Amino acid sequence: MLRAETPHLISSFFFFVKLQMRLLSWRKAKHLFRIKPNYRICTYSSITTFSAVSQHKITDQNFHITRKKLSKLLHQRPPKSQLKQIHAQILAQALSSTASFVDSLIHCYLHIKEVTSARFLFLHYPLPSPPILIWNLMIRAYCKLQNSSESFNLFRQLLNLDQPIRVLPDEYTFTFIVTSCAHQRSVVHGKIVHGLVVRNGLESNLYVGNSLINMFAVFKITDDAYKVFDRMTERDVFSWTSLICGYANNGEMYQACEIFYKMPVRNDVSWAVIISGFAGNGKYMEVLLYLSEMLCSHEDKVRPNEAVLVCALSACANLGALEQGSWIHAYIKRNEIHESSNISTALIDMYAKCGGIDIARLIFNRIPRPDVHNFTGMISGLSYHGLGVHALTVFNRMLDENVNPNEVTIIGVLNACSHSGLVEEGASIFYNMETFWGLKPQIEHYGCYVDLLGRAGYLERALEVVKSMDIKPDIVIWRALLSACRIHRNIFLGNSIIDFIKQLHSDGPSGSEVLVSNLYASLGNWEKVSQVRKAMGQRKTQSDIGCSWIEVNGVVHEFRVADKLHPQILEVLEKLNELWIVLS
DNA sequence: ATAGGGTTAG
Repeated sequence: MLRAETPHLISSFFFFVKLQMRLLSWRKAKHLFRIKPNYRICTYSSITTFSAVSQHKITDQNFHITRKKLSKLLHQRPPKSQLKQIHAQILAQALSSTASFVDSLIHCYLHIKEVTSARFLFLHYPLPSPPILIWNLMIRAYCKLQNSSESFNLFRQLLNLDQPIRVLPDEYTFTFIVTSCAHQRSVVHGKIVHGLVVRNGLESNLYVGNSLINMFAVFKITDDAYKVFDRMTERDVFSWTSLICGYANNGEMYQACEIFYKMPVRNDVSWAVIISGFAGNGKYMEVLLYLSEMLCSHEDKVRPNEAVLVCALSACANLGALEQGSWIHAYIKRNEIHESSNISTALIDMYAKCGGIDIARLIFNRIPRPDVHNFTGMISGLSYHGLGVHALTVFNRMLDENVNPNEVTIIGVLNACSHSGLVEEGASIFYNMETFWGLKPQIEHYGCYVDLLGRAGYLERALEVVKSMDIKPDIVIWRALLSACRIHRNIFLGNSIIDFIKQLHSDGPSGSEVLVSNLYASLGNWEKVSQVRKAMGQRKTQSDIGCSWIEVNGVVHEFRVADKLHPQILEVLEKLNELWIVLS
């Protein structure tokens, strides 16, 4: 190790390296750097030092910085380039065996999210075991990565430390590890950790308790979440909100509301949780109801945040509530709320689903650099409106701008092709999605592709695709195939598909009977229709009756299959006939 | 010589 007492020697050495660099090759300079006698630092550190010195031109004048100055600099959480220089200084002054400097370095590396560098320092910690604080910092870093189970490994290592260097986990450790269980959705780990928490008497700790409630909320184990909540001596807005989230995730909206009104203080996240709970459970009217209650609430001084607005817009999209949707849009503009990517995507989706495709395009065109979600929203919106060519144009623009499509984008594009008869375009996208964008076709993509082929009349080709699938076909696929047979009046293929379905599912997937009966009906085979319908009635597998609705001038109009209840049904049917004549 | 680290929605 270099000695700290010999700074002049080090600085002249570094100067020499720099000179070598200028005169000779980088490799030679590096070599020189490594073979310097007394300099016994591992390769990694020497390269770090070397690159710090060569890239950031630490001059001879400021080369030696006092310990005090170094620790002060580290305290300020410096940016990457500066941190590398400080790290170089610490190595050069042989301070890397001083625990407090390593601690600060780990802190700083984690601050700039360089987990590997922090992990390296952690592995070569100067003491037999780092203190619990440093363990906690590392565990938290992996916990934040969400997709890594490395925090479990660290926690296991911590528990396995032998007696003389034993470090005990504290409330911070458990907070992070419980959160990791929630992120990893590992119920098994969660239950074990919960046991450890109880054994360490930390269940009633505010932070540990809150993370436990959150974990059980993610697992949808509302009983356990409530038990933890009930046993806590101190509760805050997180405890209440996480509990509500558990009930909402589990579809228990009644209990969620009860707790919501009981909680002493509600913040914007509490409102977001209850509102997104309604949205997730398909209760769109309640979403709008709670939004208006939130806006009127004088008790809680809260404004709807991005999550609330996105949920409300999605509710409007699902209800076809154009008026309420535009009101929310106006609210966003009036309050100068930042039109984030999520908000603009939600607006595009809402306007597209409520029939305002032109406004959707206007919003899309105003986005300076649209991201995947913006593009996907626009493409799907155009596809519902049968504007397949426009959707493909937007898709091509997306590719030109080097924005990579995701699975949902491809579904939108395939639907667009399907509704516009663009068979070859759709086929080439479907067959290349894995090679071009690394997206493995999912059952939804097969559904779209089969629908595309079927609608265009390539019935045999569609059936071949279904037979070649490595995923088990679902009801959506069969529906696409059967409705294609119906459109193209192909009774022969329809029958063979029905046979095929019967082979795969002994009782037939629920809902497929409706399609079978529709197929027979369209071919005038009423005897078969009544047979199928009778079988359906006997097995009581009658599926929910299809229902659609749209809002016109603030009134919601609802329609069901074979509707006779709507007050203007005669006018509606007349218009429908008119359209049929125009189309055929 | 000592401090330093924390949980919620989409």
